[in-house]
Amino acid sequence: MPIIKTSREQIIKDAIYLFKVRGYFGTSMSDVAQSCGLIKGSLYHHFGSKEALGLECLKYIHEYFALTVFSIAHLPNLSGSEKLIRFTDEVESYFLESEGGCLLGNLILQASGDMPEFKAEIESYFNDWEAALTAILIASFGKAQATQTAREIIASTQGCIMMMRLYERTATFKNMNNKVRQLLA
Amino acid sequence: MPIIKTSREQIIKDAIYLFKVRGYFGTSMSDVAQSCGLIKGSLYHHFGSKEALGLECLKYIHEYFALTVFSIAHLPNLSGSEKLIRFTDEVESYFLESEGGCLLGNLILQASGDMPEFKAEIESYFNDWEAALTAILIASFGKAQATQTAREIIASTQGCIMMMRLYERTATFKNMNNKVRQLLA
Amino acid sequence: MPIIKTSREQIIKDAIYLFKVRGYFGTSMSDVAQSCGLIKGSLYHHFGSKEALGLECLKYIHEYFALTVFSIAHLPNLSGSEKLIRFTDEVESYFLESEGGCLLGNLILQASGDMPEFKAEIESYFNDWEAALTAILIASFGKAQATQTAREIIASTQGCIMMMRLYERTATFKNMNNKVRQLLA
Amino acid sequence: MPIIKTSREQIIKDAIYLFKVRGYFGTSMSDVAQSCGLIKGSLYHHFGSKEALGLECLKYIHEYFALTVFSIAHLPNLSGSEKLIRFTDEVESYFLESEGGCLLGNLILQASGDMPEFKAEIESYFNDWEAALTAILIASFGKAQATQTAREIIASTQGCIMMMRLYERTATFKNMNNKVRQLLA
DNA sequence: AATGAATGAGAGTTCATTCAT
DNA sequence: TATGAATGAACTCTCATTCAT
Repeated sequence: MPIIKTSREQIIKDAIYLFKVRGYFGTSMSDVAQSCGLIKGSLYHHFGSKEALGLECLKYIHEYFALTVFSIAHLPNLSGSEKLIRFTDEVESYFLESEGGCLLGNLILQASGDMPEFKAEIESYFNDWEAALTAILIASFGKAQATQTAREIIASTQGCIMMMRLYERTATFKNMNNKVRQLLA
Repeated sequence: MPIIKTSREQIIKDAIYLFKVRGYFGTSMSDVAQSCGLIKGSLYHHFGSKEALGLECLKYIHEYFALTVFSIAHLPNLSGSEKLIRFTDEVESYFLESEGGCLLGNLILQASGDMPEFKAEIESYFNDWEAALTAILIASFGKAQATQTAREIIASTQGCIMMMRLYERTATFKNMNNKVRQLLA
Repeated sequence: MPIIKTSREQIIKDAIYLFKVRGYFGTSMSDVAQSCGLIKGSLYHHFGSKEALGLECLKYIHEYFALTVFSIAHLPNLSGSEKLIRFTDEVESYFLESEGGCLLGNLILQASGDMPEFKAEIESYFNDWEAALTAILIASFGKAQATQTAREIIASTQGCIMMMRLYERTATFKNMNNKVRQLLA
Repeated sequence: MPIIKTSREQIIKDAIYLFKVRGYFGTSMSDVAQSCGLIKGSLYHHFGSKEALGLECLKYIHEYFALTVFSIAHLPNLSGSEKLIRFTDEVESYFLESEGGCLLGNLILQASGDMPEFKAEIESYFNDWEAALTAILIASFGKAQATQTAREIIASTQGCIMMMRLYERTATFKNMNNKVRQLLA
């Protein structure tokens, strides 16, 4: 990663914000450019296309979650319950603070139909999320049940995030997370 | 150039399909027109704008759910458990067969930001859904707990529907529904 | 002119109003239809096209002026000065009350370029206006001077009407008319 | 597909010509684009909307008149009569050469109703015209009479320009200008 | 006559993208 | 790299007009 990484990264961050809040199709390359003080054409020096930029955004978030959330599953010296609580804390605080919800979740509904690269990246993200949760739960539940529970947690999380965009309430999300935290208690 | 009368309802059904599968912004008025054998401009004889058409689609689905699903909450001669099972059966079979998931859920993420009429209709739909579930659950759980559980069920349902668009699997959705069915057993 | 003349005439009157106030191109056949309680397609039973309707409007106004204004030039038992005063009175009161100014004048600027039938009708109207004024003035001024003065009066009248659409003031128009009234005094 | 730089000013000049000759509503953005060798969408790089382009055209003409015509009122070392003659010469030669008449006058009738920005610019232009003429006349006529005469001159000028679009004759306009020239003789 | 559904062309506008400078 | 002019296709929407009922 070269020195201008800041610039690239800033574009990605700005684009993530816009894609989350206004939607992928509701955000033009002009909007992204304006938001980071460039003009439209200049974006194309950094990203070959809108789709490429979108993909970078997905990867950026994926990487962030891999480093700060999913990695908790493999932290040494922590009990399963401790891992599950920390994991859930991270997820909760991220999405309570994240304006616009979960970009990868959003894009399932907006773009995964026609854009196979997006779909693959999104699948990969959710696969990693599922694998991390499964790894935490497997000791207590066994492989099959752990996997099933992981998937339920992820689905409920995404559903809650979605509903938080409609209503202002956060209670359902927090309750759901509390139930998750107690799964290994 | 024959003149074929196209019914309002057929246009709405075609539009619903496209809005669900390709997204609201991914579907042009041309697409809708083509899908019902009209040309672009002719749609405007029936609906004043794309937004008006979209709103009619939301209302159409809302009404369908009100009649066939939410009304179960007030069916006479049924126990709470029976109502909950029938309710869940209806929800499950609808979304297992519905290509493209839940249009109202999808539109939370695509359009509710800038389009207040959409948001209001979507809120109204989810309020009705919540009220119906709460009515079924209230005798056993009390008002507060029934409401909270209803919201959890709805969020989980939406999350599962979302994940079904990414993966082909239906198991998580079915499991989740089974748990719901047993809530009053 | 058949019995349904009222209906035809009402359409023409409504269309005149709209063409004057909103302009010919700013008025759609829909607007005209709505304004007279018909639906768009029904207008075409009365007038074959928008251009035909426009032309009828021009002719209607032309006829009205011929009957009530230009005819003053040939009234018996009136002196030239009396004719000029009555003529000017009629012109003044018509345009002070006529919302939207002079349709025929307006259409010089809006449509005479591409629409030769309009142009011909407009020319005919102004020719008649000029002939009437010339007839009144000729005894005192001679043919050449009368014609020239008539043209000046018409041009000034149209200019004043135009400026009355921009400003609310009527004084310039009234002053100009007063000067005309005194030409034969 | 070569990329030719088109200057803003050239677009404005081309648009002015078309707006004058075919009318504002009779001229499409496509027409303007074609006339300056661009394609439709490219115009929007220079002007945000047709209305914005129209407004720039009005301002361009206003500025031209301010510099070359209205400024004559404040030229040093000229008598009032000399100023009035030069002023009238400029007006006359401009409108004798200007195909399509006076864009600002035309737009009073075409667009000032719904487009307040146009109306404001047009008013400002005619206010400046009136102020310039008044400044020339005030020494001989006094404020009130000078203003009134200025308004009469402007109205007559606009009326003559209008009638020149209908008939080919220029005599009425020239006669009228000669009378103006002699006002201070 | 009146209706209202349909047409097809064209309007203004937006947008992802390209490319000479 | 950054810029900004240009592209061309797509989009929403309007309109004069036609025609079966």
